[in-house]
Amino acid sequence: MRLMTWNINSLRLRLPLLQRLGEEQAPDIICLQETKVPDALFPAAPLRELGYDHQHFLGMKGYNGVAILSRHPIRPIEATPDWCGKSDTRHIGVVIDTTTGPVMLHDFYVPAGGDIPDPAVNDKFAHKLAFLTEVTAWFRENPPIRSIVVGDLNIAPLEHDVWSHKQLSTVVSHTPPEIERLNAWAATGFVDAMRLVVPPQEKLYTWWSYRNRDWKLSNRGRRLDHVWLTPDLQPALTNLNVLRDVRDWDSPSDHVPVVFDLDLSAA
DNA sequence: ATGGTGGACCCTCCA
Repeated sequence: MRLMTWNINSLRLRLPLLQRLGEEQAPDIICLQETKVPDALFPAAPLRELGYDHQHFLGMKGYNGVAILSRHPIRPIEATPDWCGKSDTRHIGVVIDTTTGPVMLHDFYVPAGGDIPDPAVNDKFAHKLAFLTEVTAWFRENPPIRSIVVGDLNIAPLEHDVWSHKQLSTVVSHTPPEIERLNAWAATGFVDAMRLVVPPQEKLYTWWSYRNRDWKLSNRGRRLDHVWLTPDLQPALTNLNVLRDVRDWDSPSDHVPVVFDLDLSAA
């Protein structure tokens, strides 16, 4: 089973890129963030034409929005919490019924957190921290089994998840309070699948700002997108790839897709 | 220290 996660930064604008990814990578399941489309306007028909007959999505006007597209039947999880009481369409989940049993898949878009890393003066940063705290409490109360978390978590936790650990330690996405909370969330029962494949001492990014003359030359990236697995699924992981080249496609997202393969007969 | 670019949309917000 091949899965992909991608912050697409407008699903409607980048449908052609998604089509190309569908053809070149042939994922069974695609998890999207920042779809920026209300449910009533979701482009269900063109996505069915790409082979994704099974769709679960939650969006709003202008901001945020998540979607899970699948070639195989999926069962939406209806009982997901309304994080921070904001109804701001940052999380959906589905159950995938496989030959070796059900697998739970969560798709998250964590708040970016604004510019100033101080919750006392920046409501967006306070929201980001509160969101992480709530999600962590929920996973503690509902210990994950045969579960996957993917998405734009908007935090680069490790030294080599950013281009300069020193310079970014005061920049939202790589500050200690965020990293501490992200680690606490992961500690509810997940392993970092990307770092199982790419050693932590190697630089690894999934996002490069639009505000760079030449993203590839300056290479000031961050690993904001994540794939987490519960340890029971770890033996099933056979491949994982950050599709860096997609950052150079026409009219790209500032995030690139991450694709990974699970052989569930091994778990 | 600043500003740089891009998407949505009602002109400013968000990343």
